[in-house]
Amino acid sequence: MGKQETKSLLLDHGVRLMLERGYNNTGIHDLLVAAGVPKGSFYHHFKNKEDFGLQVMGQYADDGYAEIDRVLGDKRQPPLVRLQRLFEGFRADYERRFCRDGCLLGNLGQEMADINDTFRDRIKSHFDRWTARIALCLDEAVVSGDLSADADTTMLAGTVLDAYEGALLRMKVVKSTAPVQAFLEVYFKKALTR
Amino acid sequence: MGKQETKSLLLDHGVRLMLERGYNNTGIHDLLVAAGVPKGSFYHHFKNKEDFGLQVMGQYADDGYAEIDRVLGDKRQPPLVRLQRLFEGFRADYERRFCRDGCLLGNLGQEMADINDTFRDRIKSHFDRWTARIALCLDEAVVSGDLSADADTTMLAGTVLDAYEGALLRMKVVKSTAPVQAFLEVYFKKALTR
DNA sequence: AAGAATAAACCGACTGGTCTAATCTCCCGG
DNA sequence: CCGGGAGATTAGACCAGTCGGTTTATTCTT
Repeated sequence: MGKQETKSLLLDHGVRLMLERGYNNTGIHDLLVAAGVPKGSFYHHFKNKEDFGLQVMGQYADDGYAEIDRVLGDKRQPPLVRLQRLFEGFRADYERRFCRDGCLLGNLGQEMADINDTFRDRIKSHFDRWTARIALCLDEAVVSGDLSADADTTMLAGTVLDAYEGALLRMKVVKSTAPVQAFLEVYFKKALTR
Repeated sequence: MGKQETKSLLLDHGVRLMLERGYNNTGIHDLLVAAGVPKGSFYHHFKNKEDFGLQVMGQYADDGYAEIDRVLGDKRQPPLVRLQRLFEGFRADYERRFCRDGCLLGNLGQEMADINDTFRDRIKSHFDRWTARIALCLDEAVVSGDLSADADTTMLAGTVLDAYEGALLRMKVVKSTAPVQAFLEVYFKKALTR
């Protein structure tokens, strides 16, 4: 096993397991069995479970940001169309994965915000990065005239992400992406218009 | 201790603890210490932890429905005003409680939907009851002309609750009710208009 | 007297975390 | 071109604490 392979193997399985079961309900033993890695390696690469959880979250957040940036950066489309396609892409992903898991940041926010300030601060930062990127896209929509000039794009970007996260929650419960579809309807035909 | 006092004592503390820590992370021992009840009583009143969790959820959902019905049933106000006041009331509650906990149904939905079908089905039912009551209020708004006649009130009611749940998630993370405020802005000035 | 309710010791399974030893990797002087 | 040493990495037995749950005995209530 190469130098950093074991660590990224653990992180990848960590993302998967923590998406399925959350932080507290993901045992280190299960993770090690899934990744085929002995316990000594885990505590060599990570200080403790919390350190591991934070790094798992960091990797997920970075990947998410990259995807957001990729779709919203496609200047061939009008800004609001890009934004809509971003969420439509996510919806298609969840459809393929049988409406499981939801968003790791949302899940861990729900689970950890009240009981672990380190997690809370970190989740807040990641969400802030995501919303800031969305707000940038909404700013473009203001410039292009698709949104009115006095639109509070920062506030709007926050509610877009929040409404999406809420839709993901219901998606998990009803085992259908219809709630995400409904979110798209309401936002792109009503809330995000002049 | 009277006949049913112990049971409702356990349920009340159960709501509080499960709001704070979720289902899996709430130990029966902690619950018993908090309620000052010995373990024998617990397993006398409840079949097992899952049975207890489902009853805790049921009590929370019933209380929630009662509050929704109380506020939305106040016919002295226009329907959309009632709906807005409902969420403003919730926001004020959370403000008082330092933005902790969020909604038990949302929390347990996030935590349990993918790993326990009994919980999932039950949560779905409770959410359905809540949205149905909200949809009824939106129907009144259609009749009164505040919403257009072709509005899909069932779909809309779902997104209202989802967006609210998403706002609660962010509220926990940023420790401010600003996300709930933003949700109110977007919905009652934009999404829920003709 | 009888059933409801309380009381707590006890159980096996599992948790995150520690510890020591073995092994691997790679740079260094000869 | 080689051999050896040092640090990185792997390996897994082990530990104390906690988990949900069971059991048996006792005490209320009527």
